Amino acid sequence: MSEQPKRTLVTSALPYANGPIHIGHIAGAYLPADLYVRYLRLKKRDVVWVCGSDEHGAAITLRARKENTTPRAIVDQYHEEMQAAFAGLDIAFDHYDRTSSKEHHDFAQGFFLDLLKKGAFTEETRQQFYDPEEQQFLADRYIQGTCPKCAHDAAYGDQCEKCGSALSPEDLVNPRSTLSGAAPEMRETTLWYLPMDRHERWLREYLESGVLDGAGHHDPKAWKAHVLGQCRSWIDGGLQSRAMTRDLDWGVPVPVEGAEGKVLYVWLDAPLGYITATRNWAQKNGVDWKPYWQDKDTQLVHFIGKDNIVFHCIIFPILLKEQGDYLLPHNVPANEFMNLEGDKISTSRNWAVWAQDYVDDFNGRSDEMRYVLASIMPEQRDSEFTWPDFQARVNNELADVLGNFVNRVFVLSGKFHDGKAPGASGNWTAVDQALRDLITATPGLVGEAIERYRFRDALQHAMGLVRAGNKYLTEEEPWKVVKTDPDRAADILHLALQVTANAAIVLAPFLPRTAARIAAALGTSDLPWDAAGVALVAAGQPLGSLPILFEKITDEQVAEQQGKLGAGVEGMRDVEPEKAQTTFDDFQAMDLRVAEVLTAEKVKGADKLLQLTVRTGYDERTVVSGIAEHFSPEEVVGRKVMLLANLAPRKIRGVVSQGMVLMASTEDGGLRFVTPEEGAEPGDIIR
RNA sequence: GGCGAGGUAGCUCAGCUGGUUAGAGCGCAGGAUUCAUAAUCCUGAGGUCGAGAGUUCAAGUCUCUCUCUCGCUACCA
Repeated sequence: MSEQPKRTLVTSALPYANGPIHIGHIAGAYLPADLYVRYLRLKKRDVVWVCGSDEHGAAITLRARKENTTPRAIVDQYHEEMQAAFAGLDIAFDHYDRTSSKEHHDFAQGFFLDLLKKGAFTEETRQQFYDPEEQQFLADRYIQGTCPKCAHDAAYGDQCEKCGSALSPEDLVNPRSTLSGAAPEMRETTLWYLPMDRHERWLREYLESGVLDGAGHHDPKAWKAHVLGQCRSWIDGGLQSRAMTRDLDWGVPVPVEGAEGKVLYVWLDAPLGYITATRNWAQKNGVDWKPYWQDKDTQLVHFIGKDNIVFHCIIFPILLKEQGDYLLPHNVPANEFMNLEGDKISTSRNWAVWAQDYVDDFNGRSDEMRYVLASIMPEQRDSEFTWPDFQARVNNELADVLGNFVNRVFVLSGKFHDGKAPGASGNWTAVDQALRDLITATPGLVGEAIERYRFRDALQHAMGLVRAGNKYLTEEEPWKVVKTDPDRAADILHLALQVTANAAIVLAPFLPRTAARIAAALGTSDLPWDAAGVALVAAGQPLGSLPILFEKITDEQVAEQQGKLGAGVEGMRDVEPEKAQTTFDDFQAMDLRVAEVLTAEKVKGADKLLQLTVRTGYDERTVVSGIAEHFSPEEVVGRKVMLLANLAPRKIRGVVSQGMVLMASTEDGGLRFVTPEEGAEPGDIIR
């Protein structure tokens, strides 16, 4: 890639249309892209930024079923809501698309067929049970039937829990679907896999050296350490084949004869959405989309969160290279995660600041949130958002430093120069010249940082100009000088106005609304980045009125926002749907007992496992339990527990487990023992 | 358990290929000032750079061990 690409295509991770957007999303993949793109637009570069809703997948169908609605209704809802939230924070995509569109389906299918023709996939065909009522293939555990060995009538497709036999679904006598209860049919199914191990060699070269097809492609040093580290980790660990299709009914249908009920897996579906979105953008604007994805002089940049690195740096590049017509990413400046008030953001616990809530509660104050998120963006490591910090940054930096500076300049101009920009004598002092130099240098400093994806740095540089302006006014004291030397006072204010106008330019990506208001009041609206300089505000320019730019955030507002965190989750839990109906006989088949833990120790080589010895009242036995991350061995010794005693023995990490200790898994991902009331003794039967 | 990324002033974070007294913003203390949203400006106090060992004339910056956090991954009947 040359120093200056002819054009740039920017993408932001497609948000999953299964829930609203929160500030973690914004800070991760949308705000940085927005800053980058706004800057490039001001630089008058050729840039297109696309995004869209990721609308397919099992989570959406499951949710639809649970809420007794359709997948279409769910994605329609979130497609609208997410766009409103983005707009409220002035996240300004060139085009926001969706993967459920006809155009995307057509394109993704064509892409799949291209890959198929080129032999990019391996096919694996096998017999699998199919539920004719639910019209879908059934995973092994969704099939029950009679065990061929012990005649237990509720054996699962992978194992009989009574006699412990490992089974295949087709071994079952009288199989039935646990989804509908219907008798499943045997159908042949073909899955397409992407054998990624074939691609290790060139991938390594592409990632480590920035070399693709023997030619320099990008500068690997420009990539973030954690991005390259994670890719290296994957490649070193050996790349596995990944299924590129799924037996589902909500997605892009696999365009192959006999592949009914199959869709493209999200690994293939979602990233192709970037291309579809670009095509739709181009059509809307009457231009050719191809250069943006196919011309060697185009730079491709993916903005994502760290959970998406492998996806964008390994799998998608493999697909693109196999197909052959498309560019591979030149950088993937993934951000880390943003925590919230001491805890990680959690949708299910409502531990989040929802973008739409912020927009509703702080009407018209999107710049404040943009500023704070840009200040604490998790560029190199996880960062943390707190409301008191939000308050401090808005009050001490935006209001006191920026807002007050602009206000000082306007008030001084109004008082001493009749609301018009004073002209300059041209007799600059050393102090003046230093400030003029800073004005000249700042756009370059900010721009360079942005181009290196160092947005916090960039913001610091931009604010540095404003700080210098405050210092200049305080030290030059034009309100005093005006009494003795009006011409000198005019020079000072003239320069202060230039600072203000330049600040409006370099802050424009971060604070688009505020920058526009300042520029409008100075008569310097819509200037490109490169117009920045020491003579923006002409002598005699009437200065518009400018109200207070930033209101302070009150302690009450902070408390109110903090009070919202985690609220309202009771009674509306995001629970798993209830399982299919069972029978009393099935329940009777389980032997539940009170037991007491006698000893406990960690299983070596496993983080989550404890090896327990339990007393059942009639024997002592070993049970392996996946609770080590939640309980230390000392904590569990002596406890009375609920034991599934007649569970088939199974070897786990080399230890034979004879039974299962039952636990309640809590909403926050924790575990709790199900402890019998005082008086229950080991061996007591639970029924 | 394996792999990756981190652990730097009270807080949020920078510190590139090892090199003079370790930085920024905010907060804090003292001072200046009043054009301005009790705003601004100056000065200062704060850090054994997670712990320990090693390489080097010289180490947040390289090596090893340990520890904690986050992520991916295996085990979780």
